[in-house]
Amino acid sequence: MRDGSATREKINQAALELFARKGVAETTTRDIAGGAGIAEGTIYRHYKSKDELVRSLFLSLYSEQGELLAVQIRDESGIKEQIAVMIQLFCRLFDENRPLFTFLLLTQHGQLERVPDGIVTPVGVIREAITCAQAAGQIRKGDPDLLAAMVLGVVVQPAVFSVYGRLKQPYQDFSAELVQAAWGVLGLS
Amino acid sequence: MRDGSATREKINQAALELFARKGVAETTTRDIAGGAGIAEGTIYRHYKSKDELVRSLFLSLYSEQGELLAVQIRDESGIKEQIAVMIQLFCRLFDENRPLFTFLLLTQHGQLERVPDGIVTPVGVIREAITCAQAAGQIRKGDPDLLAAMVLGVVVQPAVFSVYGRLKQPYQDFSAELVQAAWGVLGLS
DNA sequence: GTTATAGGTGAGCGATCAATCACTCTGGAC
DNA sequence: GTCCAGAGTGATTGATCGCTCACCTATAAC
Repeated sequence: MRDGSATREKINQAALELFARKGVAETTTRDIAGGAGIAEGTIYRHYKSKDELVRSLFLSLYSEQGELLAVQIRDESGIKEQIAVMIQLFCRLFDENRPLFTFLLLTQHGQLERVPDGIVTPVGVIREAITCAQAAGQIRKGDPDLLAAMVLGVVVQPAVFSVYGRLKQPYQDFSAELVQAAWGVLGLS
Repeated sequence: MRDGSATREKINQAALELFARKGVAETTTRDIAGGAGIAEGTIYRHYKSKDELVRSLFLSLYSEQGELLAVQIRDESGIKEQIAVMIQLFCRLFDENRPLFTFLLLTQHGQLERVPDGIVTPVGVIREAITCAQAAGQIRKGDPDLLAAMVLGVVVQPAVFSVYGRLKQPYQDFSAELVQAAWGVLGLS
């Protein structure tokens, strides 16, 4: 039997690029098929519906990012280093694969509410690191969900503005300042 | 002549509520007409197209929020107080009109790139306050666009998570912590 | 009273799009 | 050599949706 996984990957790549550039609603299944160089019907050999394609893409990419972060900070013990490492990784990945993050940013609304339990998410990883640091007395008390959301916000909102051309310098130039600000959120110098 | 502004307002309200709840693409002009209690054709007496309705709604609400912030901080001289006042105002408004902010959050992608010059935006107001504070030597140097984006992120990302039920406490409970974190971003104690 | 104008109506049109399905092709199993 | 199943195809379809337009109504100007 021929292996269909290469075709599935072509669909994913084309969909990601188109979703990021035109938006999900504005991208038709014909567009995706055209971009992937396959027939429209083939999409439905791999996904039940367009909606399932979107959700599957979101979940796999979202959890993939979470796992990358988790692996990266595993060997760091201090929260300061963990934050710094995560932000540097994010900056690098954002620069290397802009469509991926644009897609995640613009589909988080509508997908965020149906993230199943047991998935490693970027916020979840940050939250865990913060909880550990609190237990070790490294940072002040406070709702870890809120602290994680704020740290994420410091990193993500500039990325959004960067995507829509409202920052003059490239995003990765700001790496050091983002780390500094994230520390500030947690009350670290 | 009869005045159509009341009808226009009904359209705006119904559209806002539906857009926030179902998303823009998933809301049909039929839905909007039904929600507003008017005929579908009436929408087109007030807006050239659905797209124009979305853009007009976004721009008027976005600049309205910007102007509210601008007025509120006009009499505050220190950046610490300005940040605190802005965040407290945001918390209150967010609580009072959740659909408004949900709508702004989920339409910023796709609308942000076509905000005309000369509009007072929330980021713009924060940016101005930061620039003044830098000139007065109250906070450290750094790209004011980046600093403003980070401050906004600290406030907005928790709001997103709040909307999608990923925070356990009501958003406005976090007002004090948000202020603290925003100060931290700017290097204030 | 006549005319003009703006606001409101809703059946219907044209276009679009997600999804289907009958069919073909390919390559291993036997 | 035959059979089978998974992979791929693309014309077709049914439904939906944005938008129009011929028509109606209410008010204002004269």
